[in-house]
Amino acid sequence: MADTFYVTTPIYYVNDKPHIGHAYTSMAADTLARWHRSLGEDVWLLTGTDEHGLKIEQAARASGVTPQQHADRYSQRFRDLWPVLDVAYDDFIRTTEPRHEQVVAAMWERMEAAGDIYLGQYEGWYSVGDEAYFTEDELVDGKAPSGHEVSWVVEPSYFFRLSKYGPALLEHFEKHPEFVRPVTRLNEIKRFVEQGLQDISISRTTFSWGVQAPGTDDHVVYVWLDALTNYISALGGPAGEQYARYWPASVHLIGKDILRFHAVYWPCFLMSAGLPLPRQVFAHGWWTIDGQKMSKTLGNVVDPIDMAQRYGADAFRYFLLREVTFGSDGDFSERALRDRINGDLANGLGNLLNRTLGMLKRYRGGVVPAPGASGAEDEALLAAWGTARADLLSAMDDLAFNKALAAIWTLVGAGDKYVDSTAPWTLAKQGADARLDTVLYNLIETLRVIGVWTLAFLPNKAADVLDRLGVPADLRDVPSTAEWARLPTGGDTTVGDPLFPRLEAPEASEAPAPKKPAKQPKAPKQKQAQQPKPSAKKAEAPADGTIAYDDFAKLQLRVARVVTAERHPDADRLLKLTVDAGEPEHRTVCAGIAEAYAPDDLVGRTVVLLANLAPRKIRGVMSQGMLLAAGDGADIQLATVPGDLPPGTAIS
RNA sequence: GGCUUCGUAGCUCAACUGGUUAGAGCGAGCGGCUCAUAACCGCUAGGUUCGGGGUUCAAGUCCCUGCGAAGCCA
Repeated sequence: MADTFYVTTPIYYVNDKPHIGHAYTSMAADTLARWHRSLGEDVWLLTGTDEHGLKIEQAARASGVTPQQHADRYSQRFRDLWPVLDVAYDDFIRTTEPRHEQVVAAMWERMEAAGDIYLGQYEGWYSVGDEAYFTEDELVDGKAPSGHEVSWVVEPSYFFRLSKYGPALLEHFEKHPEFVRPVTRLNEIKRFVEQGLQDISISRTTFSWGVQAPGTDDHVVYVWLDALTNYISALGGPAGEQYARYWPASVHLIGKDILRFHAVYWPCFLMSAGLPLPRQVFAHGWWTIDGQKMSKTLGNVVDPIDMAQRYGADAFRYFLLREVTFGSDGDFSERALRDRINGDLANGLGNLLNRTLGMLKRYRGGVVPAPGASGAEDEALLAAWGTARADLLSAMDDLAFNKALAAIWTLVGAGDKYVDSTAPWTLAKQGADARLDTVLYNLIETLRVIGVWTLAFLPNKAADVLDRLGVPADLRDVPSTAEWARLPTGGDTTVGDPLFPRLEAPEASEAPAPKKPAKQPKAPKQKQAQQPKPSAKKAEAPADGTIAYDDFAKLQLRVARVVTAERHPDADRLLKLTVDAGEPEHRTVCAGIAEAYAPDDLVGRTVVLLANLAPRKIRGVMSQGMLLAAGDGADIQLATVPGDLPPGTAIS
């Protein structure tokens, strides 16, 4: 029987709007699930929504619907999100489902049977206006933070003997130091438990939207006891078949804000109920946005659907898992995202695929050739494969997604180096057919291995890679990459469009991304006027690609006259021109027209210059603008204007 | 206030239980190549490892202290 792997996300609170944090946890969980599935394990991925509690009751009342209607509506938002992000869960649990409520009641009864539940009194500062309790230090000038009056209220409540389980929990930490990850979180929790645990209230009578506590008629089960139980209720509870198969969970993935509930309350509840504890609770960090805390008031909340639509779910996921250590906090910015996409995905993986398939098509008609004898370059490539594989496997065991991806990308780098050192184009010219076959085969196999390894991270793009390579279904799992040269020869491949097109910086002004807003000495009277806010992206192009006139008006097109022209010293396809655009100084412009125009033919011509393009160094030559032209390669035609307009004339 | 982490090249981060010239990616500079998505490959960048003190044959890596940052304390 295959090993089982049961991974959970938290159940998300239905009042929340899905944001980057939810997406992060779930994408990580999905990646882990795909990885273990690829290893051949029997995997179960659970997610869901948390739908009980006073706040839900209040929110529903405020919008004039029943709590259930409210929960239905908002639960659906999460259910709709996951397919967009390729989160393929096996079950979606809702705390308002009967299958869940039954198990909550069963948990209560087990804990009660263990003698761990007793009736007591819950007391604290209660605000009628907020319908909530506050602790002494939460009070502001003796009032609730909202400003409402508070009074000392006592209500009957059932308590759980949490205090009884402190020693057992500490012992569990000793025996299973991997129970809480990362270690710094384990330390925090240990200290907390060592201080001594107090019994906790597990029922309320001040609201009714929840699971009724067994044996009572006006007590509702405390929301955390209710919510945490989802991890077993979704399996059918202690008597369920799925429970027998998957419990205890391999890992609960959570955000660090809910660590205590998962690392203290939940294991104690389980101990009381006589049930095994999950193997691990892994708390990941938070994302800041452009260096700032995410908050509604700042308006910098990152919408995962927006990111998936604009950059692709694969790239978004890649970034989140590659950028920071899982467990630490990280900073999200679109600039960093673009850098990752361009550097790792486009220039790295995408380009390696593109150049390999291009050569295979050109030299071998796209058919996978049979490899021959190995040389030194091949040994280096295979060594890189072996190292990457070992690093990858251990990183995934530790949930070190960033290390795992770094390991995979060392193989991408090794592939590029292999191309460089074997120079297939030279082999082709020399007619070294056997060697060329070997090189091309090894490249294809390298990409197959990379494709398989990245399936868990880039579900769509990696499948695309494997499809283009013509990899059969049985060579798409991780074990199939433990041995080199598994891919059969003779298969057809498809080149296709670039896997990840390069992204250009959307606005030149944003490109250098000044760290501190005010560093250039500016004229004081300008008062730092309109700092271009990255979030002010209202002028996004609509889906059909039409743009507003204002967008067009940003382009400064001018008539220009070619003054000098010469071949670019370092690029076969480029010409280096100087043009007169009606300005005091002539401008230098690089243009990719060397295959269509001889330098001498251009001097004196009238052309169209995009004058306000950000200057850019191209192969060592600073280009201050761009000439408009139609076509490409040898069939390119420069755009021009008839008549005798003077240089500098604006075109609009 | 107590406890726990952390402060390493311009940026983001590595360096297992203390041990050869402190590493990688990005950025920058120089060179190479032309199969490729202005891509790719190579070389270079010489950073008082936050400051100070100590232990040791040897410290980024342990101890003390100052400064700074983050997290936990129901």
